[in-house]
Amino acid sequence: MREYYSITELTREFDISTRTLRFYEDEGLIQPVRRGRTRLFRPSDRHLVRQILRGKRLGFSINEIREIIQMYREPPGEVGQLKLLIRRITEKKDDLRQKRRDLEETLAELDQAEESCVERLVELGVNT
Amino acid sequence: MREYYSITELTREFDISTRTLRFYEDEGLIQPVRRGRTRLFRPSDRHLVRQILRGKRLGFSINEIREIIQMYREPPGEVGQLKLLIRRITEKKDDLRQKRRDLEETLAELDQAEESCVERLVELGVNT
DNA sequence: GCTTGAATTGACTTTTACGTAAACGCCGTG
DNA sequence: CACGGCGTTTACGTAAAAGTCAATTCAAGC
Repeated sequence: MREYYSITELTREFDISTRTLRFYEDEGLIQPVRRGRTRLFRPSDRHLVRQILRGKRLGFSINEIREIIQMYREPPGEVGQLKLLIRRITEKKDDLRQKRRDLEETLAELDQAEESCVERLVELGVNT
Repeated sequence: MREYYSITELTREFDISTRTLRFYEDEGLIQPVRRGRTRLFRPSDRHLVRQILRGKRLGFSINEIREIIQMYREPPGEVGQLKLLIRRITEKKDDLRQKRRDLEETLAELDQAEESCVERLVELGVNT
């Protein structure tokens, strides 16, 4: 496991810009350490970036991603906070399950559309 | 099956604003018919709205949603166009499958986070 | 010591997806 | 007929998520 990654290494690995990484830092999503002024990204930062991009692909906003990331952190010590966190996690899970339903439905409709196309091709006598 | 829905009926049903529906019309996603100047939404428009909102929940942009919607239409008559459409559909499906992987991973991590919370509660001697 | 290339910061710009406000049309009711 | 309610258009505004540009800084290599 590498100790540090440079900002350009991560931009290449994830195909994002330096501006994006700095933006995520400004937003408090990642906190790379500094050597002088240059940012050093640890494996944990790298993993966070991975999670952020995953969240983005799923259509979550930066704020929602921030919330999700906080859920992965060490659970709090106080009972009330713990219960609150569990409620939040449950909500996010429900959210994701809704997305999963949406996804399956969309996939099914696309399958149908594809099949119509193939049928149409067969009608036209095209060797598939 | 109702013949027409008014704009406010749809805003209530889908919990969106009239502005949003007009915006979708401006963007060419729906084409409600008119009686005078008032819009009349047919069941097909209503179904499109449903698909649009599903797409939004999955994080697709308006442009992407427009593309997807066009895929549901009658397949074109020309072979080249048909093959192109099939390629596009395949791409979207790949896209959705990526989202599904993202979704499952995020769900798994949330499950883990939840479990940590529950464990912590047990440590604190809380009766779950 | 000078150049070169990678990083940094800060300011300004852009795109998307609507929100909001103004100003008006149409129609049924008391 | 005045009104309230629903609908319309036009125009401007805005928040989020970066992109872009300019001015600097810094370290490395020759």
